[in-house]
Amino acid sequence: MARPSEFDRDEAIASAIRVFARHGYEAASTSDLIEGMGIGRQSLYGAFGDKRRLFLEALRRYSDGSLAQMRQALESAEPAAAAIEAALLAGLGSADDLETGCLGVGSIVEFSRGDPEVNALNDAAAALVVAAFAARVGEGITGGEFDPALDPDAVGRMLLTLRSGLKVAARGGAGQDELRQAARLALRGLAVGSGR
Amino acid sequence: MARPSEFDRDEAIASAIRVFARHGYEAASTSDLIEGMGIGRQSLYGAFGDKRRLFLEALRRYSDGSLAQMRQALESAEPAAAAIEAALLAGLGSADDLETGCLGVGSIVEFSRGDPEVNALNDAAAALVVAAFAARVGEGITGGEFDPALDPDAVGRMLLTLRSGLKVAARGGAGQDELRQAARLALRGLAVGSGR
DNA sequence: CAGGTTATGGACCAATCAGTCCATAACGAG
DNA sequence: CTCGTTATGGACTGATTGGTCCATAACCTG
Repeated sequence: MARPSEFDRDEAIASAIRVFARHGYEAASTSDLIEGMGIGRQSLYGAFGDKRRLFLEALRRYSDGSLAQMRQALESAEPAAAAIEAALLAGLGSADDLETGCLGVGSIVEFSRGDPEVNALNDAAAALVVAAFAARVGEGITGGEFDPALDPDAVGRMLLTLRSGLKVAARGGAGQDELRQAARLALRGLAVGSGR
Repeated sequence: MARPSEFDRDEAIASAIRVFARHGYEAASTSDLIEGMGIGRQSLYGAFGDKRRLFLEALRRYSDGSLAQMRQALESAEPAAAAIEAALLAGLGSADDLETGCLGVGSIVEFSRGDPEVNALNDAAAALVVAAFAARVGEGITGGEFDPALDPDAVGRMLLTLRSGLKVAARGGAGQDELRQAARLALRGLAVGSGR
């Protein structure tokens, strides 16, 4: 019983993710967003309320997608080491990514711990990523591939940290081969027989 | 034969580093800088030319200091693994760092490859860090501590990536214990007998 | 077709941005 | 002490910021 939206909300958020990932929150002007999302100024404020609200929704959506991407990589590949390597590199190193970037890492670097709502989103996303990594590490241990002395949860946190580093490296121009080599070197210590 | 500056240039740059590290380049307003550096507006423009120039000088200074800090850690500690761990964690995880942050990682995340002068500074700094790591890795190999099959340069790049990840984690609120544990797990693969 | 409701776009707003101007103050050289 | 030079701070600038207002357009229900 009213005029319907002319734009698709999901597509608009996907575009907003690109704009925010490229410029960061502060440096992405509302005009950049309007242009990038292909909607009018009033539509943006009507549909999303606020630049900040839009960012929070974009960050949530981005984290969901990123997690799904990693879970898929973790499930599909056969040896645990290969699965984890694939998950670490999921969505990194393409030419597009140099243009875009990671909203999660970007928001951590930009806001540190200064924004409670950003904190909550990032903490929740981090916990899920760590859990997904830890589960696969646990499988690798029971499968005899990884050192049983490892603490899967601690390894999961290490892998999240490593992934952040890989994202920074990718944003800084590193190619996929370089990223893969770094990931493999950092993963060597998981194998059975590599105990300290 | 004229009126001398009332402020110390080095101290002013050190303050600028703090301001830029906390807010990023774009979000650090000239007023933030003036206030943080404790100098007048005209003095800032007179002495440093430009917000951008000031940032480039701050970035260069920060990279120098960070490299020196890591080199010191690499030289002092005795076993190579301990030295590298110390270098990875140098200057991270204190309460202050949550407030400040890393200008290098910050500029990479904020500018990606978009600013040629920032690129040049970061590329040069990265090369020096990688070389410092690689040298210590080489010593670790000849000393029988690390696997001789390792490529020191590749390991150096991995360590730089890892350090970026640790910086992001620290900025996101991780404590020193957590960072140390992650570093140790990623370093396990360097030890002799951990070959794939 | 008519009426209520919502979406849209362009004009508009105060606030802030980076950067400049200028009158004044503080110094060293003569 | 005086003069030339440079540093300083406050007022100021045009441009841009995030956000609002309002008249109009487009739709669904009756």
